Amino acid sequence: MVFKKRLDYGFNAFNVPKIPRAPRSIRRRGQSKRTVDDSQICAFELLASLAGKLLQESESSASSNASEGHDHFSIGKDVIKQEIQYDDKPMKTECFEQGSCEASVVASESTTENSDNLKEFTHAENDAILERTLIKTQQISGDSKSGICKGNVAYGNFPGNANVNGNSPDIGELCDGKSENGFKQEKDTRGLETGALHIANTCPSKDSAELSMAFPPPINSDRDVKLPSRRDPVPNASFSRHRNDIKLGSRDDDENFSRFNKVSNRFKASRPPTRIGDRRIRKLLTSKYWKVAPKLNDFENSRAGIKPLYRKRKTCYNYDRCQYDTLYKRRKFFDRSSIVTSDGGNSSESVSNSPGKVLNGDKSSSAALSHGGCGVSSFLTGHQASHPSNDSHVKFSIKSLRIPELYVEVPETATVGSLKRTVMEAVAALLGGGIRVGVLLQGKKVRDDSRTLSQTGISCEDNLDALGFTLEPGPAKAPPLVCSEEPPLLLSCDAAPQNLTSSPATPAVDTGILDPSPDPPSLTNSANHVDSNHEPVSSITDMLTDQSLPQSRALVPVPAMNVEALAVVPVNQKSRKSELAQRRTRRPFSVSEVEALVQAVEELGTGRWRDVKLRAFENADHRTYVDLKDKWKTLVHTAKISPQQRRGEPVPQELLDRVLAAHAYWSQHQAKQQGKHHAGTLRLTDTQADRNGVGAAIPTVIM
DNA sequence: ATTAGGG
DNA sequence: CCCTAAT
Repeated sequence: MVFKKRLDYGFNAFNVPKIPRAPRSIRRRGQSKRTVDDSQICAFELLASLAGKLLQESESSASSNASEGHDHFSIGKDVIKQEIQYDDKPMKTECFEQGSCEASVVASESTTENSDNLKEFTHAENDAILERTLIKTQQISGDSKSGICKGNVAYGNFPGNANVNGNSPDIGELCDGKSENGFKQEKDTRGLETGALHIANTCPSKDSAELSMAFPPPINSDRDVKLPSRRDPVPNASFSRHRNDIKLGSRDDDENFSRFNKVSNRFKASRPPTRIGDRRIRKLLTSKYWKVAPKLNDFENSRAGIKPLYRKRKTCYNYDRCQYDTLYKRRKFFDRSSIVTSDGGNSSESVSNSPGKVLNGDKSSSAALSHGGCGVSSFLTGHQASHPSNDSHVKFSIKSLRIPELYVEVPETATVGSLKRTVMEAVAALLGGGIRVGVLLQGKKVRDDSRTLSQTGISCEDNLDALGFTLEPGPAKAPPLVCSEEPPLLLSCDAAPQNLTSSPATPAVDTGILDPSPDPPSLTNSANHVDSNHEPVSSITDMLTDQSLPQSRALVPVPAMNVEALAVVPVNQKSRKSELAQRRTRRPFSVSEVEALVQAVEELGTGRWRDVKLRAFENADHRTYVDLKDKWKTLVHTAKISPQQRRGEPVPQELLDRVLAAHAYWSQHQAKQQGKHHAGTLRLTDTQADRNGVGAAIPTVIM
């Protein structure tokens, strides 16, 4: 469901016209940007869900080759069911933000994309589709992707699939059964006669069957041709409500072709640097041209965690799951066995208040997947609940899990459609081997499954940020861990560790940089302390490999295939080291720094951060003018709120008063009196001062 | 490279 | 703090 909707957006992305930006002052956060983001996310998530589906299917096949038949059928059912249920309840709640979800869903369903990518995604439930997809990819890619194919074919177990029971998929049957059931049910539920019917006819059953049959062996070349043909059926027109779908429909293969080239170029360009300029790459990937890539990127990076405090505290949006907040662009690099990257490592993204229902244990994971629950890997949703005094259960949400990075390379001549499939394959390959969930605490892998959370040290004290989950290749298991008991994670956790920053919250990251010393008094001299920023890019070589590797055929598929033309490879190997780009370590401003900042701003005014930086933080290499600006921003905010609401190292009220005064002053004098403030410029008047009770803050500017 | 804002 | 857009 959810993802269907997203899907729309995702594809839509291609269409989204770039909207000229209005002047900053005017522009609202929503518009263009948001659109794009959403789309990216959506697509991404879609992929994820697909993968999940695939996985399920795979699992079944893998587990028992002997069995035949109905499994898929059943699977399909289950999936659908879940979906439905999902719809009934939470859905509404969650989605209202974007308009009716239902509408969107319907739309997606009814719409047939020429290449049926859309359909594929839309009905991720249809495992058959997945197969089809894979196959197609092969064909398209031209290069014998048989390797890939196989890889994909390999099924594995996915942790959370309660619904799925191992069975071998009879492909043909599978398809039919699925499509029928799936669609029908949906139809009933939502009353999409049209859409459903249409789809049913148009799609999967036949093709999928064929495809699936072909599966093992290379593939039938005709498929490609087929793709285009599908376009006709697109009934878009009829459904006015589907805003995105239509666009989607038209998009795909050909239209994008040209674009694709562009994209690919870019992509390629970025590639070499991949290991190096994380940032750069990110940018490239994010570029408008490359819609798909970004998603991928997001996926990989699904910044598992750490958007920590800030986010946590921010209220969660109800639609949260459906939203972009999911979209953390962070470049994370993983190894086949996921690595614990420093800071980002943690994924317990945040505790959200989201209305969401709380899914428990394995159930949740499976559910999430089947729903396509928004997330890359799987998002377990829940929310921090009040801590029952006794048991101290904690409900928290995992917005994302870290997963191995996937590397994708596609020839420029490939079509977007093939690209999509390629990505799909990559994901499938990853999941196909079966994945496990790893638990990270403070960046370290927790292996002892028998220990309790408290024993392990997972508690409030540790701060949620220290808790993370990863997806790792290997025998699936462990998902349940998610909701086990745990001391209540209090919101307070957020605030708590100021000092902890330096502490091992994120080991990897912190490594090199401890600069606990709150601060040297003299800002100017700060050089002394802060020093080395070298982010501990320490080789986080595989910490993971250890366990599951043996069996994990997780990556198996990859190695098999030719990396050349169309290859999706879970990146790992050498390059990782440099790739670990992480968020800068957090370095709370010390009082002295704040003071210096205030002082500088009083003199220079806001809007001249460069100068401020030079004046007061020249030696503090880790403080960029942006940081200063941000700090000022927060200071102003802090000064406005009640002391009780403030967190972290308390800033002397006196300073805050000055902040307010200066802020007010410079706000008025918007006229940028450049350098010099006329004599005594900064005469902060009483106004604010008294308000704060403190004696008039009289920050006169000294010049 | 800076600035300004939103996330 | 990060990310982006606009300068």
